[in-house]
Amino acid sequence: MANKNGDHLNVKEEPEYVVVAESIDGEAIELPTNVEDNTLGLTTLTHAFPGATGLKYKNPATNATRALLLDATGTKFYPPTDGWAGKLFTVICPPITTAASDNKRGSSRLPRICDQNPKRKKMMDDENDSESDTEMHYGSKQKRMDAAEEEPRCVDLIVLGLPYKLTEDELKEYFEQFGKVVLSEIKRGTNGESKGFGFVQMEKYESQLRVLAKHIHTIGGRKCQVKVPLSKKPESYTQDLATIASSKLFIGRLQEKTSADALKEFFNKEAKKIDPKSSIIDVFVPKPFRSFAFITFSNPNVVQKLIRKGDFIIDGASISVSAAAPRQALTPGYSQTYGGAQYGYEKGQFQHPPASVSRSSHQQHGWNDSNYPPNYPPRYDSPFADLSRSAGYAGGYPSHGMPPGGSQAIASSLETLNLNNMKPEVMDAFKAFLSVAQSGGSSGPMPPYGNPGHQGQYGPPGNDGRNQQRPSSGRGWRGYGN
DNA sequence: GTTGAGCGTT
Repeated sequence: MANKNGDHLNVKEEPEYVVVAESIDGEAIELPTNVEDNTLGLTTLTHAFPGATGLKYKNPATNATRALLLDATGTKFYPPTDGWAGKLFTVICPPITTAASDNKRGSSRLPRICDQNPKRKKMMDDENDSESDTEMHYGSKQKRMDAAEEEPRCVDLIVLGLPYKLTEDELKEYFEQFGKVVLSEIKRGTNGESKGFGFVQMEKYESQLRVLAKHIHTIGGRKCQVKVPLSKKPESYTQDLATIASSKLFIGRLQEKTSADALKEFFNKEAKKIDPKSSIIDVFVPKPFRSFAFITFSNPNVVQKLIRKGDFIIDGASISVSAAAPRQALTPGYSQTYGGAQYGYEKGQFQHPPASVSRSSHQQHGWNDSNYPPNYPPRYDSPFADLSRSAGYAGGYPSHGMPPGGSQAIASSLETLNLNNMKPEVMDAFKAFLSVAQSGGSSGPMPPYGNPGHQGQYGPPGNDGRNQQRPSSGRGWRGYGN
């Protein structure tokens, strides 16, 4: 399958076309399949339907809606067993904002925030050539009001470790699997050569969350890091991290027979009971099975409420739910730069509120003001409990949460554990427990159905088989790459 | 001409 430059692939006919619409009564668009394997590329889909994460169609036999399976890399859809033809597919989008649900036309996507960047503006104009300016302004000014406060801004995200040959279009194409991209830029020297890093900005905040929730991105065959740049105010970073962290639910006492799909379905319902417009961003079930899982929700308040509800019965057994630990404990760049007093972190927003606050009065607060939902102390039925006792991490966290110095303490205890030749599965559990937002092998946008598995393997380079490069041999990340 | 931790001629 290696099509380098000249493709001496076998003779190919025309691609098949898949009829896709945003909804059953929406405008249908024909999307070409990949001729080599008759799959439909996710990027092909997201080009036409930004933000789409899945495809579904009505199965006449059962009269139910059936979803399509993504391949293991999460980049393309397999055709239904009886083929693409004769079906109308509709897109699956994560129902985050209310604004997304009431657009009649395919893409009344609202331009986010202020765009002083000419590059970005140009890009958006290019993308939205079917939309008039008036429409865009109308949309953004009028009906945005209420949703505006719910949807935080997106920031430019720095992408480190890009292949030098990667183009901005390719960069953009990669990130489109997470949602619409409004900025794609590669930094170059005066000679025009890439410096190996660049910036992207997602249009929707949830897309940004998805991007940031994935710890390692394989772009053009290289493992890249995506972060909020240091040049941004620390708050923006902490907010993202805190959002992700407190949006993540730790599931304990999980049964092996409970599938990730079942988990997702179950908690999706629970989440909607609390907040109808919330959704699940990611489900992480370690493989091999280790009795726990993580679920990332779109709304941290949902997580708080779920924790308060206590345990749940699923598949006939009680599972435990609790807050997961913040991620920055395991993010080296983070703890080094922001971990200490350098940025006055103590008085920053990530500091946990006093016990009184954390116990009573955060229900009245929206998530977006400076009042963060508290991170509850870890529960000791989690994998962390075993380690905190058996491996010499003294004492666990203070009752009010993780102290600023906690990162280093944990990091160093992690080092110790490494040196002590800890049992790998325990080690994994420890890492998993700590690294909340680190989805590990989580493959980008949550495949609606059929989790491609989280082995920490990062699939073959490139989405479409382009950009075939060496899979970046000996380059690992400090700490916990895989 | 090479390279591989980092932080942006908006």
